Amino acid sequence: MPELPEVEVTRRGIEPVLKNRVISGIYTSGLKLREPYSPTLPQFEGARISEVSRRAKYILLYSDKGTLLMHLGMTGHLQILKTGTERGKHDHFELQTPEGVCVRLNDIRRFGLVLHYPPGVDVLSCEPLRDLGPEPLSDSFSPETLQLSLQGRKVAIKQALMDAKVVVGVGNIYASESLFAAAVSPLRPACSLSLEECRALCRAIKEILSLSIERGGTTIRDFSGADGHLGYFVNELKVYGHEGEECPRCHSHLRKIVQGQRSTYYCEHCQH
DNA sequence: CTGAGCTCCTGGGAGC
DNA sequence: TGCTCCCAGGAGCTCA
Repeated sequence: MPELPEVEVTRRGIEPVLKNRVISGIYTSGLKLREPYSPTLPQFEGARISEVSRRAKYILLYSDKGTLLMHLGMTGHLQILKTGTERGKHDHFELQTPEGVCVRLNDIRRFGLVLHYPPGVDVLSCEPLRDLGPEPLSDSFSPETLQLSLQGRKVAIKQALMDAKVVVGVGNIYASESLFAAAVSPLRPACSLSLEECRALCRAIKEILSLSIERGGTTIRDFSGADGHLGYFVNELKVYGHEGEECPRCHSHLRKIVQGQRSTYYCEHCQH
């Protein structure tokens, strides 16, 4: 469930306890996540983590014993705990360090993912990272590149924004929020957006994601930052979850519709 | 290639 | 109280 801000907040949370530390133990619950754990995962034991990184919604741990890729799926979150803290039903994966600390993955729906890549493998050119679009907060995501990637696409802009080939890290919540901020209707065919509208949308995405990271991520139900603190961005959501309430901009009523089996919230009156 | 629909999985809440 | 149904923030797959 976590979107990019939640993942980035999590990355920042675990970085201090993992960077330049050694992995002294690995635990898995035995239940498979979205895919089975890599057969080479045990090789990661003894690894010294050199970098705690992120690409899209994937957290990457680089080390001398290869790279570990983690995805939180829809309900996953990482916690920093004292090693030996009693595990609950949905605690499925854990990395332990000699300092007596562990980073634990709790994932109710098990849509998460943990993969290991042996040393020498360039993770960024492997599945599932290989074909990802630009990072929303980087310069490679601009009004021009956005418009280019929407060219010829008749699908609704809301669904296009959630396509990782267009831009990564924009999930269901931030798709609605950024379209509202840009005053663009979620129903518009993606290819119909003008450069001016792409400019507004691009700016909205960057602003909203940055602000959300600053505030510690959004909390709907499942997310809490790696240090256990809840995110505060939920208070900043203008339209998501506000069906029937007053539009903060034009005071008309906000609507909820379904696009591609996912809820979209918007204002019919001021998003065109 | 695009887009629509389905799938993995569990739990919470609504409604009867 | 207990049942059934619907819904949930991701993302990869198949099929037309």
